[in-house]
Amino acid sequence: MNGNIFTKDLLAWYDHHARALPWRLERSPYRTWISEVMAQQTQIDRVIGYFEHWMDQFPNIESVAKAHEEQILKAWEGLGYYSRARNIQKAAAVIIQEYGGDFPQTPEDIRSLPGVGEYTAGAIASIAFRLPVPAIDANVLRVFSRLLDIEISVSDKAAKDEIAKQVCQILPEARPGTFNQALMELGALVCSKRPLCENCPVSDHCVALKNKTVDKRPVLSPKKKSIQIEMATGVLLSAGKVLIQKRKPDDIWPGLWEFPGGGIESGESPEEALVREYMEEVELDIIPHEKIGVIKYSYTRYRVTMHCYLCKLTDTAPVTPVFNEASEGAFVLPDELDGFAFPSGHRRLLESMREDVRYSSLFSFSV
DNA sequence: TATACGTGGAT
DNA sequence: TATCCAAGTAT
Repeated sequence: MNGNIFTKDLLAWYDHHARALPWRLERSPYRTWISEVMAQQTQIDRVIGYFEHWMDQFPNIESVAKAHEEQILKAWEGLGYYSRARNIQKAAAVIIQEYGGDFPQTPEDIRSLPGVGEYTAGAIASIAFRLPVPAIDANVLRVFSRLLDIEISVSDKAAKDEIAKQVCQILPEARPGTFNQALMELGALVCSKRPLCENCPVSDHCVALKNKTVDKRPVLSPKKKSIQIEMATGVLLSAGKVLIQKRKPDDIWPGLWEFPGGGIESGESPEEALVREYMEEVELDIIPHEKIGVIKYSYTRYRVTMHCYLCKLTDTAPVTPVFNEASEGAFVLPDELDGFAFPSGHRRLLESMREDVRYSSLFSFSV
């Protein structure tokens, strides 16, 4: 591959087609860092709103370090992979304590920050500090799997090593950050899952195009089967308030809030499961009073069907919950629920209640 | 090296 | 409706 021509064509294309993303309009190491972590394992269009809100709320590293974890998680609510948000806060503390508040400037120091791996370190170093290091993400792997017509899985280390070697060989000293972004942008806009080869500025260099194997690249590893689970969740309404609890560390969604409930065991009805779960989790005797609806959502490899009920306490029941499966919990006013960070399924349950004429009067600002 | 960790748009 | 999979990291 002639790296000079490749780079010239790629950068000319990028200069013309790059999206005007908010973190590109005003650059700083801090903004680059946050945008890169937010963009991990998701699509750029979903990040933009979160990024702008984050910068309004946390305009600098110090404001992140000083924030409560609740605020951090609330700002991240819906983005998923919440350890990223907690790691940002851990890293902010490291930057304040170890680097006097100045973002570290070598690839090794950047890489040592919590939540910053090989890709993100390369992205920050090249984009924010103009250091000539690669930033190889899923886009770049896809682009090079086609450019080089790589026949083995791109998750194979040998494939990654070969791609890294090629990227390093053509990485320009002058504009490494722009070059890395251009490769990713090409992967996102042109060399995507269904590629638009007629629009590709570097198609002359593409071996897969020549070999007519573009739609066979990249070769991906076989994926694991998803697991279907049925759950029952209850919104317990008592004296105008609803019960929520905060998930424990070392489980899925640590630190996020939820309505109590759990998995439906074989032979159980959703209502029976809910009564059992409420007794186990919060030691309250409840009655599933009315079915709110069914919400389907997924997380990691699980596909959840969540049966949702409005619940009441039985007459004789004690009214003080004991939180056996949560770090804390509380009865709160429905209007206060927006201040808590929920996993998406529970957030959608809340929104479905707000839009339901049976429950909208519980909220001051109903749709 | 394999697995856990979320989510929603595209197909 | 079901499956894929996207600007990855930690363990």
